[in-house]
Amino acid sequence: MLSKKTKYGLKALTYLAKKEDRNPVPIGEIAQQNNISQKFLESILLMLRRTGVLSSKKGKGGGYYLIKEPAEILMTDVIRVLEGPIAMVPCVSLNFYEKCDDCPDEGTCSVHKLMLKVRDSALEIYRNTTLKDLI
Amino acid sequence: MLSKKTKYGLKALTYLAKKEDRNPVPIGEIAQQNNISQKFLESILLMLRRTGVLSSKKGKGGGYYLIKEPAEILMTDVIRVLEGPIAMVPCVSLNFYEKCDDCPDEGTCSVHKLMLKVRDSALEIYRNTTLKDLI
DNA sequence: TGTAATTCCTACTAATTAAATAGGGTAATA
DNA sequence: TATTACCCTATTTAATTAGTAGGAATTACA
Repeated sequence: MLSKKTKYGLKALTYLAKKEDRNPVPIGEIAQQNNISQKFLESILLMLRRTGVLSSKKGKGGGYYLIKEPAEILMTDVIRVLEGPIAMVPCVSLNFYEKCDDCPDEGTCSVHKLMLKVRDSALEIYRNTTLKDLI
Repeated sequence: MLSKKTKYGLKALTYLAKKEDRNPVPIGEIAQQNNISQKFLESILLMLRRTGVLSSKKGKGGGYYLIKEPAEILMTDVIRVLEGPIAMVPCVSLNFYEKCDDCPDEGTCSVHKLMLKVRDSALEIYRNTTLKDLI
């Protein structure tokens, strides 16, 4: 299941991308327009800022705004920071690899084999989808 | 993340498929050979039996055995019964559809759009992978 | 007919995670 | 001076996952 964190994050990004200008948008507005708990959204936007797709401006008239063109914001980056690994098992993860402790040999493991395929197909999508494609 | 239930289920099926004969194999053997808690595996095999890929025989000399050729056991069926929906959000699920309560319009929802693609690609894999392919 | 081996079934528990909620304060800016 | 982002901690609630416990029912075989 996709976490609400990721879901809300994507919605917020899309909301910003749809705006014509790139002026700061206060969290309150984004939250209200997308039915998201404001406090929860706060922490999500903070994560997105740290990955470099968003920036923020403090004080009156402040808020969050995109610092990249929507066409340059890849889903791989967004998903990885909000949802975590794209792979469904750590033993096929590119960025979060971990060996299974119950599995003697990855080479002959059926789960490994299947999940590798699934990861590749998901990766193919995320790599070739930008925020612009979702508007 | 893939649940252990699915992981263990796949391993058990593979273990059975690898055997030359189709004689009943006791849970204990499957559990031991694959580092799975026997009691836990018990409930997993029961689910797989209900979907029609396995059958069982009680009593001494009993156990579980495949009743379909590995080449005819589709991952779609296995995954759906063990893991649940293939889609990452209910609003793009074929078999477990549910409307999002926070989302006014699926047609314009970015999350919907993205997750539809991801579901399709996963489905493509699961539909074209049989147990035989994993051996 | 008895016994050991096995599946079958129900219920319980423990640990973890998700999704908030609450509340405080600091810093920047129009 | 009011507004707003930023940052931190703690708590709660609900759900899910993974596993445990115990026993009933069935069967092969001596």
